[in-house]
Amino acid sequence: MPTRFFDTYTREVREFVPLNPPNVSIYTCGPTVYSRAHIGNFRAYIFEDLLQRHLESRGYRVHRVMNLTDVDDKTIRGAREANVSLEEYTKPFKKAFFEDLETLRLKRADEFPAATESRYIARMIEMISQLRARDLAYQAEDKSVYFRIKKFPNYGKLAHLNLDELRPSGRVRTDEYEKENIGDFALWKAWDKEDGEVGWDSPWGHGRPGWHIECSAMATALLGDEVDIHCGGVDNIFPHHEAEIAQSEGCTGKKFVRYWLHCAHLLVDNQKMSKSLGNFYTLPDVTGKGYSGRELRYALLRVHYRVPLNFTWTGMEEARQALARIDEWRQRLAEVTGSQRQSNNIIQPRDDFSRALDDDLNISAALGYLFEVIRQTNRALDADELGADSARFWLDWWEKVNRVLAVDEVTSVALPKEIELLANQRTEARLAKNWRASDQLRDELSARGWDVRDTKEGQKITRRAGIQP
RNA sequence: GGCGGGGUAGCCAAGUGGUAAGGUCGCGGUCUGCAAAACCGCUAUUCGCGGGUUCGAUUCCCGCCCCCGCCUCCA
Repeated sequence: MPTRFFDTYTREVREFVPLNPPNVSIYTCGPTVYSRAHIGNFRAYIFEDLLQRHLESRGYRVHRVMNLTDVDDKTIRGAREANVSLEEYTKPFKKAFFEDLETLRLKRADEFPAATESRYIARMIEMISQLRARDLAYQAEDKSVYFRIKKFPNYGKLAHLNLDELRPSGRVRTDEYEKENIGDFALWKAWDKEDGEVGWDSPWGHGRPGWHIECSAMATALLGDEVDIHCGGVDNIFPHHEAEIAQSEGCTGKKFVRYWLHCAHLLVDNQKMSKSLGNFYTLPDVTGKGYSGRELRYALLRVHYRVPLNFTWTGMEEARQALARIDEWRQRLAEVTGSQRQSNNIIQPRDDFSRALDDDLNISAALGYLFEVIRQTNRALDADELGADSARFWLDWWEKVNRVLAVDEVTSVALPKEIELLANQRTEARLAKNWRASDQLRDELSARGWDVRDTKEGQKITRRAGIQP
């Protein structure tokens, strides 16, 4: 079965055929660095990470770009209020963003272009000039330059909006009287005293780029006129991605994006998680409650990207338990690889994991197969029917699966001195069949955050998830 | 109002025109000195509601209800 994705533009699941296989270009809208990204933002990035990893597992060579929006109304306002330069203001948020990426095990994009980099400002100016030359843009009385949507017949096609029927939502800025059409969007915003030091010279005067043009400029500059996949949250469909199409195709005359993939929102109490509603959590909010990055990663990863996902602490707990199950299974397999045990119960592997992901990233079905494998192999392990060769096979299989999921627990923590002491005491108590002392020591270890399990090979001690060292 | 997404067990969630994957929780069992982990069994006669098509519908068609999002800041 070929890889297939749901394309927002055509509203159908389509076979994925990149322009230049095996190369795949992906452009993903990144964060606006005016505050710390919330976990709803990261749901989108985790989805994009899964997309990239799956494509790579299928042999594609992915070139991915994620932009950083470091100049817009909010960053300018933030800098002004903090009384620092724009650059100083956005720097810590950029840093935090990269830290969060690492915590969530997100593969870094190949490039993270920032809107304020001079080469991209130059590219934006170049594109706006082209659009003006083609009459697709005009400078209004307020000196700002706007895109003339009436001249671009496909405008509205991605969102399936009939522009004549747009209902004013109250968010339309009523002070933009100068525009020819209410739907025309800014390509270049004329300098305003609120902008302070922020601004660049352009053929239309001092000012700054509009939000949409930066993505068109960076995408085409780094990936060419045609991009295989463009991703983002559903809230970016309109107007942002619609505008990107208009700008890019207005300049190049070529189909800008072959596949549009959009991620549904992360909800809190069944409402969209957003900064403006104030109902959001950042990654530190989650890790502060004792959850690890991989637990959050799993919690956000396990639901199909086009389905709204309600974030709950119960969900985090479910993720933790599921991961513990995987960890335990992996550990058991690893132990058997060193044994002389023979296999007499061959479990036939199937390609169901990757095939599920081929089907528009059907992660639930993929995980369903993973847990089926876990149950079957555990059963064989219980029956002493799974040998070293088979264990190695399934560990290899898991490695491939984990290259896509990236949820493996890698660190094994050394026992602290006092824990080791208690553990040794317990071993002795058990040899003496002093169950009372043994149980007391187990309780003691548990109270300190260490779980004890007795096995044929002796007691095993692991740090309980969620306990900070 | 327009355009989308969703409604499947306590919770999360796949899925197919042929009789409901998986995770989590709970209960019972095997194992264990007791636990834990693992495994086994149980937990949706039923897939928002009402019609229709069909031998058969959760799946297709029609109508309706509810939730969420977008409609020019937004992942």
